Amino acid sequence: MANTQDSLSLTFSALADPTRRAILTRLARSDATVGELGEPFDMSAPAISKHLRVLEGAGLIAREVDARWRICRLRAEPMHDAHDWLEAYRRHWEDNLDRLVEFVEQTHRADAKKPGKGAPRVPRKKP
Amino acid sequence: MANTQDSLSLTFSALADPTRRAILTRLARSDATVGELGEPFDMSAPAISKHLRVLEGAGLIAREVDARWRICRLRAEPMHDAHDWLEAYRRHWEDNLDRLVEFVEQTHRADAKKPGKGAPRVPRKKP
DNA sequence: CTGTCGATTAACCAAGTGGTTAATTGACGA
DNA sequence: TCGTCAATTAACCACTTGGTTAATCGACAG
Repeated sequence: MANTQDSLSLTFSALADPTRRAILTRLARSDATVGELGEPFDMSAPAISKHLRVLEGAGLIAREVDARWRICRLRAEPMHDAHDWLEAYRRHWEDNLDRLVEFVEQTHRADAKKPGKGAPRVPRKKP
Repeated sequence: MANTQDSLSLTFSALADPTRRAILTRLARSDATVGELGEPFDMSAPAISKHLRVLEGAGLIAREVDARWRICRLRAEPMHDAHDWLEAYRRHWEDNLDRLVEFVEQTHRADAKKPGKGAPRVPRKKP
C-alpha cells in the first residue's frame, strides 16, 4: 500500500468508490466513529477500516483517538483542488450543451445545411 | 473489463490517472488522433489505447473514424456531475479555511481560551 | 498484390484493490 | 484480573489495473 501518487490522483482515486463517497457524505453531517460510519453498509469492519485508510491517505479525513473510539472528521480541502481542476473544463461542457441545443434547433426547423461552427473539425494532414 | 459501475465512480476513476488527465488536457485544446495523443508519453501504443478505452467508457471522450485515423474528441459532460458532487462540499473546505484563520489569529494574540465554535465536538455516548 | 502505417487485440505479468475471516491491541467496567 | 468492546492488523483470495511484446486489421500508396 505504498502510494507515491500525486495528490490529485489520490483524491480522484479515493472518490471513485461509492462506499467512500457515502462515508464522506455522512461525515459532512457530523464527525463520527468508525462503527457509526460502517453501520449503514453490509460490510465487515476491516473493510471499512481499509476505506478509511484510503480516505485518510488522500487527506480527505482525519482520525482522532478518543479512548477506544476513533473519531473521523471530514477534511474537504483536497476536494478544492479536484474542483478547481474540473472547473477548467466548465467551458467545454457548457459548449457541448450549446452545440446540442443548436443542433436540436437546426433539426427542428429542418435546416440541415451548414455544419455549424461546432468543434473545429480537425484538419487531417494526409501525406 | 465488464464495468457495471455508476457513472460518477467511472468518472472519478478515469480522472484518477495522471496520463489520462493529461490526455484530457490535450484534448481540451483540440481534437487529436491516437498517435498525437500518445506522442508526449514514454509509453507503448497499446497502453495509450487502453487509457483511451477507459476515458471512452467513462464518456469523457468520443472516437470517430477517419480513414485509418481515430480522431478523439473531448466530451466534458461527465465532469459536470463530478463538479456538482464536489460543489456540495465547498462549504466544508471554506469552513476549514475559516477555522484555520481563526486558529492562527487566536494563537497570535495568545488567547488560548474558548475552543471556538469549530466542528460540533461529537458528543460521545459512553454507556 | 504487397508493403507500410495507424490503431487495436491477444496474451501475459506485476502490483493494486476490495473484500473476507481470524487474531491482536488497547481501554474500559465489573 | 478478567471479559468485552472498538478498531486495527495479518493473511488470504479473486479481480482489476497499467504496463509490456507480438500479432492482427484496415486503409492506403506503389
